[in-house]
Parts: sequence; C-alpha cells; structure tokens
Amino acid sequence: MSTPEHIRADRYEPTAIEPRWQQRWAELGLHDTDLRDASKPKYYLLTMYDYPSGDLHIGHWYVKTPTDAIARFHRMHGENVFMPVGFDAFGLPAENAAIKNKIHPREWTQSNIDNMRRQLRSMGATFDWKSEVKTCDPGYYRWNQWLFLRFLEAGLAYRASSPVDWCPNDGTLAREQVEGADRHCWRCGARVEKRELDQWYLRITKYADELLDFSGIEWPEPIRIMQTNWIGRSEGAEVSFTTAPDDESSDRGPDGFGGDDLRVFTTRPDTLYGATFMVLAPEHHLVAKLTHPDQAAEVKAYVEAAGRETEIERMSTEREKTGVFTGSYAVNPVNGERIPIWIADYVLAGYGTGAIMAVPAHDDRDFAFARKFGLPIVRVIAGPEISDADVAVPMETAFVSHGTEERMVNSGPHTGLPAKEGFAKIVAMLEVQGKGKASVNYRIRDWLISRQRYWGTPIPVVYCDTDGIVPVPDDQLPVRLPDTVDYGGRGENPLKTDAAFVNTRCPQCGGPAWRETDTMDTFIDSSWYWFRYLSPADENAPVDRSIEARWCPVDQYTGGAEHAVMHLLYSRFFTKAMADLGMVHEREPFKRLFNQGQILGADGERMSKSHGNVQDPDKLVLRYGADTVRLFLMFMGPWDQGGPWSPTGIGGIGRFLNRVWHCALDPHGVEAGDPESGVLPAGQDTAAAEIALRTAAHRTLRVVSEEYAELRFNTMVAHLMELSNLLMRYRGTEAAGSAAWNEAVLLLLLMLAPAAPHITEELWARLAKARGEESGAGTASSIHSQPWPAVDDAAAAESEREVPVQVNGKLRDKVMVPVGIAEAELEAIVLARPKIVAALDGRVPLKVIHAGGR
RNA sequence: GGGCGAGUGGCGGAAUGGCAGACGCGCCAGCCUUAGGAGCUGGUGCCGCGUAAGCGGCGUGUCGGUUCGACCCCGACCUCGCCCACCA
Repeated sequence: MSTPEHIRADRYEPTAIEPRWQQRWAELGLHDTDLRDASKPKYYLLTMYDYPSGDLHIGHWYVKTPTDAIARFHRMHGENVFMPVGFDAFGLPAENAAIKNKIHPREWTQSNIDNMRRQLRSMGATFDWKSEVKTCDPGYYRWNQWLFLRFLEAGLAYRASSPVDWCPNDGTLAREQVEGADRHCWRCGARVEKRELDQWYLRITKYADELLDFSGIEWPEPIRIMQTNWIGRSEGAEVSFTTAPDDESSDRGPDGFGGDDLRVFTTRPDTLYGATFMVLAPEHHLVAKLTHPDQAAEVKAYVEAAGRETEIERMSTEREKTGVFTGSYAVNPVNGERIPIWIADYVLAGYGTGAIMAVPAHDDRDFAFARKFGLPIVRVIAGPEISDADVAVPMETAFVSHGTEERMVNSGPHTGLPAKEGFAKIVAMLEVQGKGKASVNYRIRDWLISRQRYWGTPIPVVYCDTDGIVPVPDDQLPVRLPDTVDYGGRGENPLKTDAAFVNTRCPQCGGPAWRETDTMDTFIDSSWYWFRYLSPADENAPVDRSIEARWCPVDQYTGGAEHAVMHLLYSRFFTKAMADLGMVHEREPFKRLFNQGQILGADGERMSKSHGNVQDPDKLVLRYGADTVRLFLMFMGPWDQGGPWSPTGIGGIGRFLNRVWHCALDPHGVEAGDPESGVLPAGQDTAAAEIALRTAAHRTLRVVSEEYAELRFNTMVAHLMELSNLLMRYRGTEAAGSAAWNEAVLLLLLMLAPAAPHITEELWARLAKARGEESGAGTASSIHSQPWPAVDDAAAAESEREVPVQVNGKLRDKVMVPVGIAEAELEAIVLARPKIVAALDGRVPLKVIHAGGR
C-alpha cells in the first residue's frame, strides 16, 4: 500500500478527475440556487458579466476563480449563495466582426458565448447557469425599452440638441467614454470631434447629491473618490452683474448697451471685490448683444476661430491664454466699479453659467489672462505673512489659498474679516440686495445614451409629423432589431437603410411615422442586469419585486476598477431611479465592492489581441489542471494588485497539490531521497508530534478562516502550504495515521476545498471510501456540502513560546518560555541570559517593556 | 497642474508600531533514478571574521522627525502606476 510503486501507479492527475467532478456537480444541480428558500441566510455574490469577445483570457480567471472560492466558502457556512453568470452581448465589436467576416452579429456573438460557456465550466466555478442572462435577447432588451419609457414618463429621459463628442468610427459617445488629454474614444482610440446633434439623455444629474452619499455601502475608497470627483460638487454663489451703459450718465446708453443681467457662478464670493473683469465663453448667448460695434469684427473672428478649434486644442492647460474685448462693461454689485467684459475660450460654455467674474489676484488662470492683456490685478485676500503695508505690492503669482488664516483686504466694509466669514457675509448681503444667492454646481452632465449603431437596443420612440415624438406603447414592445439589415458599409447607422424598420405608423394618429434608428448605449444593459438574474424569464416586469426584496442589494460585487465612473455610477443611478419609480426597494445596488487588479501581458501592456500578448488559460489547464491554475492566480499576490502575467512558479503550486495528495492517500509512505523521512524530529515522541500536528492544524484554521473572509487569498494559500509541509515532515513516522494526523488532513482538505474544489472532492471521496462509508449519490457526500470546521481554541493554544529580547531597540537574544509566565519571572530569566548580561555591560535597565505578543 | 495608490532579496510577495524577508519561484548542494527540463531533502538578504557550530555589522526609494523601539506613524523630496485635467 505504501510502496513508491503504488504511488506512481496512482498519481495526482488533475485532467483525469476534474471533468468528472464538474459533470457530477452539474448533474446534482449543486449550484442552482433556490431563490425562494428562506431557510438559510441569502448571499448574493455577483461578478461583472463579460462581453463575449470570443475567448476567456487569464484575466477572466483572475476575477472569477477567487470569486468562486468566496461562493464555496459561504456555502460551507450554511448560506444560500446565488452566483449568476451572463453575457453583455450587445456592442460594437460584433458589428465590426460582422462587416469584416460577413456574418450576422447575432451568430458571431452566439458562437463566442458557446465557447466561453465551455471555458467557464472548465474553471469548476459554481455559477447558477439556469439564471443566465444575455442582453441581446429580445426578452432582455425589451425591458431596457420598457425602463426607458418609464424614465421618459418620469422626466428622467429627454431629447435635446447640444454639442456632443463624436467619434468617426463609433458615433456619439458619453462624456465618460472620451479619455485622455488628446480626447480619444475609449473603445477605438480615434480622436473625437464636437458635433451639434439631437440626442437622447438620461437625467443622472437629478441624483448628483444622492450619488455623493456612500453611507451604508462598503466600497474601496479610490472608487468613492473617483465618483465624488466625477460628480464634482462645488459650493459657491451665483452673482448677478448688470451690464453698464457706454457712459456713466444714464442707465442705458444711446446704443442700447447696458442693463442686461450677466450671471456668473463663483466658488469664491469672498473675492468679489477683486473682480476686475469678466469673461464669457465664446458660445455665450449674450456675446452678440454685448459686442460693441467697434469690436464687432474682432469678436466675430475670435468666436469663429474658437468654433473651428477642436476640443483638444481648447482644453490644453499649457496653451497661452487668448481672448478679445467686447467693448462692453459690467458693474460689480459690491462696489459699483465698471469692469470690462472679455471673451475667452478658457471659459467653458457647459459649466456654471458660461461666464465668470475674473479675480486675477486669486486665480491662476485669471492671473495669466490679466498679465497677458494688461488688466488690473487687485489683492483682496492676504495671508498672515502679508502686512497691511504690503497689500498694495504688485503680485508675482495668484494667491489662491482659502484657509482660516487668510483675511480680507481692499474689500470695503468686509476688510479685515477672515475669508471664511467674509464668504458667508457677502453671500448674505447679495441675497438681501437680490443680486445673488448661494448656489451649488456640478461637473457631472446628463448621460448621453444615443448611439448610431445597429447592434444595440432600439430606442422605442417614433417620429410623426402630426404628433411629434411618440413613445411606442408597452404592448408593442419589444421593438425588435431587424435581422435583414445590410451593414456592409461604414459611416451611417445600418438601421437607417432598413426601410421596413424605419417606416411605421404613428401609434397615436395612425399616420405615417419614422422609427428612431439610434440604439442605446450598452451601459444601459449593465445598469440593471443583476436584477434580471433574479427572474430572468419574468414576462410581467423587469424584476420580480418580491424576490428583489429578499435578495438585494448584492452582498459582494467583484470586478475591475476601470468602470469607476461608468458602469458603477450608472448602476447606482438606475437603482435609485428604479426605486423612485416603485420597481425595487433598495437604493444602492452593491453593498460591498471589491476591485481586483488587472493582469497585464508579459510585456506589461494591457492584454489584447492587437498586442498579441493574450494568455490562453486552456493550455495551462490542460497541462496543470484547473485547481493548480486557480490556486496559482490566488497565490500570485494580493488580489487587488494584479500585475504582469508570468507563469513562472506555477510548478510550485502543482508540487503543493501533489504533497496534499500524498499526505491524504499515503500517510505511511517515505521519501527514498530523504534519510530523515519517516523519522520523528530529534527529541520528539509520538505524543508530542500529535500535539504539534493538532496545534498547527487549528492555528492554521483560525488564520485561514479570517483570510477567506477578508479576501486575502495569497496568504491563505501560503498558510495551507505551511500546514502541508508540516504534514510531510511527519509522513511515514509513528504520528502518521494517528487521530491527530487524520484530523489535520481533513482540516487541510476542508480549508482547501473552496480554492481547489476538484482535488479536495476527489480525496474526500476516496478517504470516505477507505473508511468504509457509502459515498453514493446525493449532495451530503460532497466536501462542498460540509460545514466549515470550528477552531478548537484549546488545541490552537501552545504551551511554550519564543520571546525576542531587545536592548535599546536591538535584538540581542531569544528565549523559550511557558505561555502565561509571570512578567517578573520572565524578566529574571531574561536578565540572567549571558547575551543580555553582555549587552547591558553592567548597566541596569531604566525601563523594561513587555511588548504586545499574543 | 490636481487627486489617489505603490516603492521591501535575483523575482512574485509576507510582516501595518515589537524577531524584516513568511510562502513560493529561481539558484546551489545532496539524495533517488536506466534517464530526466520528473520527484524528494537541505541551504540561500548583503558585508566582514571563523576550519566549524557560530559571532559582529549593515539593510525595507532619499532626507529629516516622533518613539525604549519605525517597512509600518508624521513632514519634505525622488521614481513609477492609475484617474482627472482651463470645471471658475
């Protein structure tokens, strides 16, 4: 039984056992969650669904296999775990592939999904396949349309004309989908341009304030910060300036100048006395009206030039300031000064009111502008280091600090006040005078969802000459994507060429009408898909409210951080909007979020087919087995870290599992290559060896339990390796096969089961058989149905421990003492140690510190 | 320009105020093998002393600070990564 020949004959061969167990788990339906089963606590575990690009790469495994370990860990704790899977099946790559390969996007997508299903199953992951969702199914996108119509009724969806980011390949983009200083498309990398278009928007701005509130959800701080910055809430004041007549003698000059209300937003009302000019965005609606005839030609030229410039050029920080004087003036409401009104492209039309009061003394941009055009710079805020006599000294740079130390100067009756106090006083004064009020501004814009593409959800409205924009009635949903579309060419949306789709009847008047041919941003699909998993076949509603009530929010969500201001923000918006419309109860979608790191190619670049650095897991699985690949990915480093892919070291995981195999099946074997093998450590008898085994096993259980709960898989695996190394040390000795040994082996298998489900299941079954137990059908015989073991605190306690001794912070000695030794006794022992005596060199310690130590 | 994060052996990493380098890779030595790019055991931060067990010193990006004691906390700087970027 224990000869080396026997071991060779029955080696650990993962590829022989893994498919067998995967099939068996599937047959038993072990992971088809009964959502109506309330006998156990629910645990909704969600991992971001994938775009069906064709092949899983190692990065997909990096997200999914630890997630599966979480699922299995929670099942062993008696929870009813739901871990669904699906496909984000709409999107441009399918369309591009269709054009290139003359294949329908549906076929391309479906064959990719089939392949990815096979690959996903090879991980041994316990997905609930009966709840699978595919967003390109009419049964799914129908509800995108239904939700859109409800949003439309509620005023959360609207159509508007405005300048949009336009990608020459992908059409319109949401603001979040334009990246980098050169303003390129997030998907294809092409530089985007601005176009004025009629497009559909969702009113995410309505929820700006609520989206800033993260209380009640446990999300990583970087994501919260990114969303907070993206929403960009600024508190300040809106201030009304009145445009001035040409001369100071009348309210309105002979040319009709003056008397217009010119409103600005400022975060620094405390600097209002320092406003020495105003600046309008070139697109501001008062530009034409405020341009003095003398300046008309110059202004016209500037505005036209600004219009021709790309967003890239205008948004460059380094660029020198440009601008032009309108010839008009405005009156500063606090001191009555006439200040010139300029036009410059550093002021953005889309933020605030599209106009600013310029305070060059206290804003870097205004300072640069004033310098260039010779405009006055007046200091109105001074730090403590500036004496009253220095206030008038010309400034070399803008002073932007706004702390508690700063005081106001040159500010009429407010001079001398602390800046913070002046802020409030000036706002109050403006309100009394009707010239301003406290105000809040946001950077976030409404979500542009129109896409000029074929492979997406049709927006369910028609255009009628009589009735205008008419929503498609619910009973006509879904508006199906037609199959017979010629998408041979580029540029135009192929749907536009499909007359049978476009030409329709107005639901209201019955007259001729035209369908909207834009489709929805695919981020709509992912903004509520976790609700659909709960009732994927429901014909009456997007989500079954009674199931949602029990299962939401999602307990744990796992996926990449690249969606910080897209998917993860849209999902929160949708959840809040759906809650307000009475469709769901919860206002937050995901209670806990974990962002795993990204696995890069071996070259340190993002994995992509174009880089040629994609790592295919299938080959690794074929060679090492799924369990080894799973463990290796967990062992590489902290899960949130990721890093460049390198398979170096995967062999170490294989050796580890081999040792587990041998400990479990061949406890009495000895290693021919090791003279120490099968011999107890010097000075240890069998009883001591058994205590050592029990202690190690239960201490390992204690720490591994914590590590699973905290998703620290790399150290979890390391601790299991330590335990298996210890077992190997005792293999073949008198302690092997003892009760303590057997307990340690079983604990090792149970602890390893969530991470390496196949080998543990195999060994569990073989050990049961060896004990003569029936290991027939039924879920109870599976290791994955066992309860998570409890730590025996008495066993985990050690009787002795090693105490490090420092003198003046330097390690000088280590001493073994019984646990619980009195401090005085310990001190006596330590002070008698020769090394300590030598280190003290006759001196008496001033202070003896007993540090922490468990 | 702003925000966030990270810098530890040849490599991935461990240790978040108390023994730096757990665990693994790689490398070295030995064993076992007909053979091995298989398996097993031991060693392995750097420098110095010693035949040796061992002893001493140095060491967590740089410079300061707090502390009996700092990879860990604080300040400044350097490097790298990610996000945002003329948002008033």
